[in-house]
Amino acid sequence: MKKRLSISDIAKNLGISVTTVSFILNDKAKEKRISDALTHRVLDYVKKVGYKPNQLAKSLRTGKSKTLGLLVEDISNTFFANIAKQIEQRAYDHGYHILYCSMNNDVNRAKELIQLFHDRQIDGFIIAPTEGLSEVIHNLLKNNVPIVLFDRFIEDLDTNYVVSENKQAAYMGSKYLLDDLKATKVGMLTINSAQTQMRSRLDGYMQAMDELGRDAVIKKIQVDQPDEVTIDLVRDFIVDNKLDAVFFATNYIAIIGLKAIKKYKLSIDKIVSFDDHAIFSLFHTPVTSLAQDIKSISDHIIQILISEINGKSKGYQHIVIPCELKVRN
Amino acid sequence: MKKRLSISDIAKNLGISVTTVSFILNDKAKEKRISDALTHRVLDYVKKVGYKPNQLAKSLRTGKSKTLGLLVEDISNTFFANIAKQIEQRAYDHGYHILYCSMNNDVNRAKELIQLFHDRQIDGFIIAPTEGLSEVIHNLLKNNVPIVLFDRFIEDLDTNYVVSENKQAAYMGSKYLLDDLKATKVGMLTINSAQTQMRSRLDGYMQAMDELGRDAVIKKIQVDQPDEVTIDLVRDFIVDNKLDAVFFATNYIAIIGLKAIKKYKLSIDKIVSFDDHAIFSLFHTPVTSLAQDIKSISDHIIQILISEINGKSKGYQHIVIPCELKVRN
DNA sequence: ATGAATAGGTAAAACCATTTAGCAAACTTA
DNA sequence: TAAGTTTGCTAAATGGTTTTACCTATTCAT
Repeated sequence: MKKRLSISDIAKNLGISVTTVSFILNDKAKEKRISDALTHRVLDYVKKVGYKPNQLAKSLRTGKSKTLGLLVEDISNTFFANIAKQIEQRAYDHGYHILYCSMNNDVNRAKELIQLFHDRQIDGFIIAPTEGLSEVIHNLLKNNVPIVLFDRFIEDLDTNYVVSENKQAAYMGSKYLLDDLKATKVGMLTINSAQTQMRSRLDGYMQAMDELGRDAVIKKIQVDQPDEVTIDLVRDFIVDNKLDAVFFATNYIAIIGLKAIKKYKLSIDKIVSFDDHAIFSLFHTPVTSLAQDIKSISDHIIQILISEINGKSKGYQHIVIPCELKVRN
Repeated sequence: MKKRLSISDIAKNLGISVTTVSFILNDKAKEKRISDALTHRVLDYVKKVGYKPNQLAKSLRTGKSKTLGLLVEDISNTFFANIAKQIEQRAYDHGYHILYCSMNNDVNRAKELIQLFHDRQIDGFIIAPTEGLSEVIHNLLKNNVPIVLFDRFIEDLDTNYVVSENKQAAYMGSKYLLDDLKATKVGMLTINSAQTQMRSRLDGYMQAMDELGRDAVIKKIQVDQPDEVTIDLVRDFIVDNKLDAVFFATNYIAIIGLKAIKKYKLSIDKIVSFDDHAIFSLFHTPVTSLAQDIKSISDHIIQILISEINGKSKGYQHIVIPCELKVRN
């Protein structure tokens, strides 16, 4: 129940000034010509009594909160959860904490949260941007707030981003179905979204189909409808088009797709999905995946953000990370 | 690039004192006898210029950061990720933010993080405690820091916790295998951990076996070994003991177990697992699960924590939430 | 008419750190 | 020895709030 020590308690107890203690604790003893003897005396005492500076006061004075905001659509999605884990780890190594939140496809909530985070003097933002966030992100940029977008970017917004090599990966996955598995009719299942990563994946699929002169067969599903409805739509899509192969554009869709395949005992056995998932090696017909390099993505995000916070950035960076085709049989 | 407005800017621009503005903004206008006219003038102006109080300064002054710390073993685990999502949502509804981190089975890191969070004036902790954290949590309690443990608790630590009805659920799952599926030999696969939830699940299984006079067959696997090793151990366990049913104590183990079943084409088809997972309905022999009530767990956690922060708690609460048996065929 | 009560506000301290500007003593240099 | 430099340290301002204590002018009761 004893009150926390403040820097002035330390100073008082040692009979010196607060300034001196502050200098010493911030590694400015040499620079500010504090004697070695006093430096050690302070350091020893601080360690002995276990004094820790009040981060709030520090942040208030310096304007740096040593906290980053992570905004994703849904933290319970395995991709985002894994990103979150890596990011948190790396941020911590740099002395930063992560405030996170799920936007849950709610633009207003997202805007409010960004404002809220900004009010909290967050040092930088890591955002998987949803449609409709363009304006509020633009505002942040105008205020010189460090930002890194990931997973997708926003076309008319000039800023840092780290994304996967979506088009190339989708092309690779499609070619795998066509060339290696000799698929005759490959359907693409994606979501009804204009986000860049989705468009790129579509582009990669299209390119592969075009090269071989195959017809593209595409279904865009809506994320807000009940799974049961989507499951039936997927069955119709596969059956009506006589598909012998499918390409799922995200693991979220893939899981629904697999449910349809299982429920209606569809005999399709050439399957590729974006994003890896534990299910893919356990399903009765294994699913080949295009795994995003989560470690590398997280590394780049943090590195870019920290260097921008420290004013060491050299213009906006656009990082594109290759995916790995994980072939399963 | 314009500097943020502060409360004193507002006061100056309106020709009144900072105190008055503060009172009005904190809903104390009536109590402090500020005239309605002035109150509205201030409120209108504040809205017009979009002034937002600096949360750091506020926190520094009040000692409340409106931030909660969430400490889990691994945020990329679906159970924890789902809890995190719910918690974050509910915390937000009460005006709180979540600082989270994964402890990754590293006691020292965990201790350091708790200290770090405490230094940041976190208002309360939500912890899925690992072994070895007893002491540091005890210290927090001594300092009157509000804490809610979840998923498991620590025996010798008197504090709030919210856990699932593990023993009863495990009993129910075991009975389902024995009575409904007529299993003759049911093995229990769990992890090498003394955590309370694991012990309770074991107890529930044991009770069911005891009641029918069956022999308990238990294997504890180590979480730190490579999956391949564990997979082979699981096969040996199932084959050597001629099991026709298994009970997986967590979804983490279940996934490894399913990999073993698939890899070695084991013909076991009576399977129950704690925790639900998308895989369970998609595996070739569906897995019945004991789903934890994540919404209810999160609700209770936040409600207890907030009421303790507000000094409205009536002694430590021990909440035990029932699980749902999700039968699959 | 007088003292008390109330209405409507404000000045200044406090929260806890960082940082700028500067002071006194000791030491150099010419 | 006078002037300049270095050493070693500190007072006070600053960041943006909340909160305590108090002040003045008006209203009310007697």
